[in-house]
Amino acid sequence: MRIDELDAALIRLLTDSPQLPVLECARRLGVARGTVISRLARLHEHGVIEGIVPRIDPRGLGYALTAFCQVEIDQKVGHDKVATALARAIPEIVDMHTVTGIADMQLRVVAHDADQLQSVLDRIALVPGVARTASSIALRTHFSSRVLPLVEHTAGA
Amino acid sequence: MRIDELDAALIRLLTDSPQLPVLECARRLGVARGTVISRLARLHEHGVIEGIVPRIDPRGLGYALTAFCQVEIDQKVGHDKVATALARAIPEIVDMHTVTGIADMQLRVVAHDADQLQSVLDRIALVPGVARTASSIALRTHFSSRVLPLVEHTAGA
DNA sequence: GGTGAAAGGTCATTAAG
DNA sequence: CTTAATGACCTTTCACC
Repeated sequence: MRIDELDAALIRLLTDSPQLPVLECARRLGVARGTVISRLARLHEHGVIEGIVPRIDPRGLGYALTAFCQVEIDQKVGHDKVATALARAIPEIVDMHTVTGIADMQLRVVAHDADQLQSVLDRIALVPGVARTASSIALRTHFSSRVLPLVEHTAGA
Repeated sequence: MRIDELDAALIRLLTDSPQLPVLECARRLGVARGTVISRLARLHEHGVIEGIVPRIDPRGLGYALTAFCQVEIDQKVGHDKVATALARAIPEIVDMHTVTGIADMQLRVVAHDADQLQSVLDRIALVPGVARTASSIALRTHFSSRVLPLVEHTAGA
């Protein structure tokens, strides 16, 4: 989908103040209410804006540690079966991707501390079909799910 | 922070229907409005709920490809400098972490197609201080930012 | 631009641990 | 005695006409 500067400005505005009323958006952007409504409808329709959702921070629950885990999978078992089993068994997995390369899956996991992280990794290794894991701890998260620069870059093109 | 089943149910409810009025939340949970308000205030205060934000899907903008990129950094330049430069120069980077292990940084990038992904990786490699990169393409994203199981697991404990 | 309606925040009261 | 939930009131603001 093609977006312009107005769309980008609207997304930026909603990112800053998510529950801003339509009227206020229109006022700040200097356009009519109907314009904002139709733009929002288009953005929703094309899946650019999935929805307005509450952002939950695992750190608020005490999960201070983030780690990435590359998982090698026993070829005979199959990705989907392992993926389903992992998703069920390990609530600490927050991201799960099937990837190309040496590893078969890439996970992002959280834990309260180093001890509990070890326990999480142990549980992952115990899931049937998991052949091997390699992990690295996130020392610092510079940003996550950063899309604004992308939106503005796309609008500028 | 310690949360109970009511907190977990509230988070689940808001995740399903993010813009549900407090009154409706209270009705469905079988508690008073004031209770919901005070619980929400506590969750906000402790950083469990960061805020209600619009969820933007890069795929809606045509970014169909996701890739992970491990970056090795020239030790003499320093992480922060490289991180800042990368963040500025490459809008296609959506996640950026400093990690332990062989690589120094772990990135998640998006692109329209394989060609453009190559261009993104090239631009990353050209950033001063970036010594080497290794990347893998996400063939499938099973889920991302999945926190509900974590919340319920925490509440149950 | 006016009107109806509903949301959110605050408060005192009351029950429970 | 402390903590938390309850139900009602009030003010403000949005969506609709």
